[in-house]
Amino acid sequence: MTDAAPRPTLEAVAARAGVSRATASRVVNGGDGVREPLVERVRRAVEELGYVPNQAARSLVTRRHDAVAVVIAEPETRVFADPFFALQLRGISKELTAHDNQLVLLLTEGRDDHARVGRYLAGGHVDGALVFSLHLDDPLPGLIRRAGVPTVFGGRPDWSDDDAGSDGDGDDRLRVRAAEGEGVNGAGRIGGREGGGRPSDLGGVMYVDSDNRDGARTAVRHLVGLGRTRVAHITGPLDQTSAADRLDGFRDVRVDVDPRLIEESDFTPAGGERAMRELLDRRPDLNAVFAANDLSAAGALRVLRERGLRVPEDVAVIGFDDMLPVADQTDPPLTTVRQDIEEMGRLMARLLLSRLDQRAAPTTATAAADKDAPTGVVLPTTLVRRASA
Amino acid sequence: MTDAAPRPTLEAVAARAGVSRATASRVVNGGDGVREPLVERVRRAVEELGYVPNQAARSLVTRRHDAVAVVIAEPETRVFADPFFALQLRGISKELTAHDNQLVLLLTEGRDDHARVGRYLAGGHVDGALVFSLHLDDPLPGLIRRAGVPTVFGGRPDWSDDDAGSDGDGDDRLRVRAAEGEGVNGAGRIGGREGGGRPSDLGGVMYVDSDNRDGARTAVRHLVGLGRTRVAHITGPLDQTSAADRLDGFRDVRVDVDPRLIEESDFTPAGGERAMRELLDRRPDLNAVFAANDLSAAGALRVLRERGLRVPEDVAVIGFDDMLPVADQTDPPLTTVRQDIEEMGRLMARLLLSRLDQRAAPTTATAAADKDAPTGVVLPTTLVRRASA
DNA sequence: CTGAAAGCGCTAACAT
DNA sequence: ATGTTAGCGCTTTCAG
Repeated sequence: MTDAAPRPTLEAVAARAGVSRATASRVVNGGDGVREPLVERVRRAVEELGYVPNQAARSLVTRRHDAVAVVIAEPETRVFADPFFALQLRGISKELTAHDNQLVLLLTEGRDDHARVGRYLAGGHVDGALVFSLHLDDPLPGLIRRAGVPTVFGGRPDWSDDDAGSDGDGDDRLRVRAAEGEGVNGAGRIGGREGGGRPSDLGGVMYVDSDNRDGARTAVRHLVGLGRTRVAHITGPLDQTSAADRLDGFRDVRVDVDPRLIEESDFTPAGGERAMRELLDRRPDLNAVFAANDLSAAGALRVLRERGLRVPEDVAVIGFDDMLPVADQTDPPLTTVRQDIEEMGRLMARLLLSRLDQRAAPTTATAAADKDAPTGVVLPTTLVRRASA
Repeated sequence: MTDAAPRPTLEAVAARAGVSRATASRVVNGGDGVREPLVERVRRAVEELGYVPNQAARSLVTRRHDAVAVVIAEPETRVFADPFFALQLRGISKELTAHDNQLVLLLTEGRDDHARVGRYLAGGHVDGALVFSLHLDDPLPGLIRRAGVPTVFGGRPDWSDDDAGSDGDGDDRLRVRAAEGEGVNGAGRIGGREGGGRPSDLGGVMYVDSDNRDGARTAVRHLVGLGRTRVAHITGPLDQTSAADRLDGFRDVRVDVDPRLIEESDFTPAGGERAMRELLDRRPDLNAVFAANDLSAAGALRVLRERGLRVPEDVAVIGFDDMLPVADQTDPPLTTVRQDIEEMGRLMARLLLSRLDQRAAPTTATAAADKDAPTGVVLPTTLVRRASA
């Protein structure tokens, strides 16, 4: 059995170019401070030998990996029922690639995996992490913060007040409130206090989110603008911040709404059907529905048709997401609130990378900038008008 | 600014346990040939120090990374319009995780990225690769084979097809049933004839695919069994093997079909609409349609309704994929051919991993087994009956 | 069965 | 501006 072809080392390149390893290394890493003729010779040697740096050897000394983990918690299978994560991933990938970083994907499936992910992150195999955690009770965010890895969350994490007595173990809970009450398009405020915990944890918790609340307001205002006075709302699972925020937005516009016009659901088509029936039974006179996502809106549409109600004539319907194989396939096509999911992903990566850069070169200037760095970034949404409202 | 927390090294563990680094290393890597009392002491030291091995240092000497790349070529945006890859990824992730391997995700977006991916793969950063390449003219497969990295393809790559007589239950195409839990060994016969390969290329090209052809046959037979005599077919893009195979399956059952009953399309709903119109114009008397995927079937359904044709009374419709937010949401719900996508992913990973193991320990036994290793594994499909046929 | 020693390929001081 | 010299943390012969 022939041995695998031995890949050329820096040593070989240096020899061929007639320089020292150090010089060869300098050229490979940008070539600053090396005279042109030498640069040229080394470049050629690299070319001829087909040299590729050994990342393991490099990481061993630099302690950088040029790799970031993407952690997707998948408590329910629902996660993959829609292209949501695929799009985020794509945005993330583009940005990471542009900066020569690798994407290590970590999919978690329940409690057992959490330990594994925590270990991996704490193991220093990656420079940072991008984390998607959907539910309130998810232990992942906590675990990850304890791992002391620079992290950006996708979607506003909600670790509001589940843990008192924060003194002691450096367990500093950061409280992040986005646009509570009045804060218009709350580009999340920060409550960053750094406990005496991990010295490696420089800044506050960072996240990127869509402006769910404002999107919801826009949708409901549109309905109201259509002259609809009895607007119902099918919510998502309220232990997810996105669903909670959309409900808040709904309430912002319909301040004293009849509670019977609000029904909690679960972001699924079946859940949407159930909720729609409930709503119809309680308030047969409703003339508009704002569903917290497109999937439940699709379910609602079916029930409406089944009951002989015309959309939008009798009942106007608006969804959320602009999930594409769905929103444009319903009958009638769904008016909905679009969020730029790919851009969210891209932004998450950008945020993390810039943070990593700061860490690499902590000048006084960037150190100051760090303190003022945005902790939450909230992207705008837009209303996409189709036929349902 | 405090320095980053220094993570404990093997040295530290050894010191604390009162042994040499070598012994500590042995314990960390399974502890074979180390006496129980020492094992215990080292284990405790690891625990107390919270030691985690430095993967970079390890890779530097072992030349293993315990990481595999997943390459997804995304020539058109279509790829992410459905949960197909998400499901595969999930299967892959599960299997990889179970074997302590990391998943490095490489998304490509056009020509420029190919070079990058080729370089990365050739750079020896990962132990192997799982590759999804959709189109005939994709240069990726070639690139990758040249990189000399053990690879398993998702979906039959076109160039493994050295077109022998491709009729019937082709003897060139091997059908394999992968029994759940039986591992790779249970799965498969070989279709391998590899031309003189690279020295580093040990075996044949490996891939995992659904039995598209048989699935198509099943679908069409079902239609025929319903008494439909004028069955049309909306194909996918015929430069993808999956679409070509489904067309072959269709033809297997409708041998002398009127060519006007076949219309090439592109796997999209809009394409499905267009194709359906065309078909209806040419053969207004058709009474069944087999669409090459659920998305185009959904488009077809809309056109049928628009023309006042009842489904399934006037025209029976069958799709392919059982893509879930789609197939069960159409009106009427779609009868379709399901492929177990997650299992495909899992199988791909299993295949690659077992190959990597062989390479790591090339005894005469495994070397012999290598020659007989399955080259293509084809998973069965099942018909899911809903209301449309 | 255990320890000592020799690197894996690379970068980063430190010299020159 | 370039070369010299130490390691980074780990596995792995090779002695004992």
